[in-house]
Amino acid sequence: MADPMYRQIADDLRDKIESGEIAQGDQLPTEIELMSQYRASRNTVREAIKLLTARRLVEPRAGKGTYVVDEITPFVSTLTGDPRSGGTDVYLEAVTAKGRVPDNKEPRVEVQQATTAVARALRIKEGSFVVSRHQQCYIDGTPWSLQTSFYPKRLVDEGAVKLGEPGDIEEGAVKYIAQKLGINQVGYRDTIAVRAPDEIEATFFRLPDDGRIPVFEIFRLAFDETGGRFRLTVTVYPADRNRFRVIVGEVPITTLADTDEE
Amino acid sequence: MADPMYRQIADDLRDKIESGEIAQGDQLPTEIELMSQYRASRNTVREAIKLLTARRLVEPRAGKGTYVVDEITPFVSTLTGDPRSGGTDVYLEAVTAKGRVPDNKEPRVEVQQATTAVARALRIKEGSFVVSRHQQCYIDGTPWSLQTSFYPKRLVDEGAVKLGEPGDIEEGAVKYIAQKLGINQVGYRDTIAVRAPDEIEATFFRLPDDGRIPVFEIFRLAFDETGGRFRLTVTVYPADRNRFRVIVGEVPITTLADTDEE
DNA sequence: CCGTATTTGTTCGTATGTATT
DNA sequence: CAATACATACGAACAAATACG
Repeated sequence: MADPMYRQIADDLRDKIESGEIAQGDQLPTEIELMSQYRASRNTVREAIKLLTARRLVEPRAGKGTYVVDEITPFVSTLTGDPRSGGTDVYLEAVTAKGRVPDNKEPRVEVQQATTAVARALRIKEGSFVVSRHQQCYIDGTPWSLQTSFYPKRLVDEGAVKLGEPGDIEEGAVKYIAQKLGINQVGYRDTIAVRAPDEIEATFFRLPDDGRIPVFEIFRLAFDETGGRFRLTVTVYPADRNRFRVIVGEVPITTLADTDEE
Repeated sequence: MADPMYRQIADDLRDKIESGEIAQGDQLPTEIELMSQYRASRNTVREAIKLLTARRLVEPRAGKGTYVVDEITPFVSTLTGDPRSGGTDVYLEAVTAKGRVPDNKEPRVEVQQATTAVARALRIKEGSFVVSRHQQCYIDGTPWSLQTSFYPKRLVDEGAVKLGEPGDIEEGAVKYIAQKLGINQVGYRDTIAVRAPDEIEATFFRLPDDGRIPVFEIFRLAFDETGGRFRLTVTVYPADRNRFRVIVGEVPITTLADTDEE
């Protein structure tokens, strides 16, 4: 059995895009034009375009036309860094190195009851209190990541009061905790997942809210010398403009313009 | 301005799913039933279901009904390992540790001309020859990853003949190269990206071919003592059933049933 | 700023095909 | 084979966004 017509149309258009016959940024023929080109109804043509849209090959703009999407040069962040420093530092390094301008909003700080997941990660009882520090990060003015760090409230009670207060912690949260409480970060563990964005994320990153562009969700769990878990940071990045890098062993320093790989 | 009707219907159904009113694995009301429930036409109801399908909340099955998808317990692989051993070894460790049964097909070996991307990664001239070793990996009988390693053909010419021949390399390719050529791996660098699967990948992983389930693409570039690049491994995993882990510094060994995080 | 033409977005009705039970 | 449910396809109308004179 032959493929349905809308699929054949989509395949044909995909070929034309991938062969360069229709270049990046170009406008596709209008729906009316495609109707006569393929002798199909408008709805059928639109089904084909929906397939291409889902694959992120084209992007329809109401009132203007449907355009072939430009390839995005992704931003690369390195996950392996100094086991003793916090996540945000790593992010700043990586960003400034490329000559881009990072901009972090003031964190929103709340005391919450730990959800099942947060409690399990931090090895505390579900429903016990945690401090949540939520932050929006921009690069060159465009929204780049949403980050939420969870600390057991115990840390605040024991002297790290700044954790529970709004405002940046100049010296960095990890160093601050080390100074106040003598809790030293000796390592961390990241877990990388991909999922559809929720409504808030879609709005912030200006992603389509149909979930066709996924987000990276990176859980960073920090450990102290005793193996205790004193921080969980969850960071969300749009998957279309981000890549992550892991370096193990002796690897030469990456030079600029090192846009490797396929 | 109100949302369009199909979006309202989708939101309402999403609420019912996320609140548990319609449980995982349950069948949604049929399109006919939804038509009367929401006083909408069949096409409008179907638009709503398409949105939920794109978000991977439901899955329509022709002739049966539309079902709420079951949550998948993801498989977690660790990217940080011994800087001196090859990628496949890491994969095997991680898999067998969980009591699952890995199964690697015999590699398909070809000599190809390096594409722009492969050439740039391996620091060789575009169009020069590389050996490509492509392998399909299964876990418990289900397709799990597609892996392709690229080696400069030079390595074969200089004595590592097994690289260019079909069949597994018992001792592992990294150790084999070290023995034959004295090229020792001292580190590697992974780059993690996410994209829509191509047709071959969609077929192998049994993913829908509309690209709504993305794949992880992990580039592992291996370095020797002189900083030379002697291998590029590209591995593709379906993003709906995989997570990756990065460990930095001193982190306690993860116990079983350690399904952390949100 | 207004009006008009163009283009995509939403919604309906209808008919027929295909998969499952 | 028949009933049910989703898949494909067509035609039509109006709405909303955009561009342009």
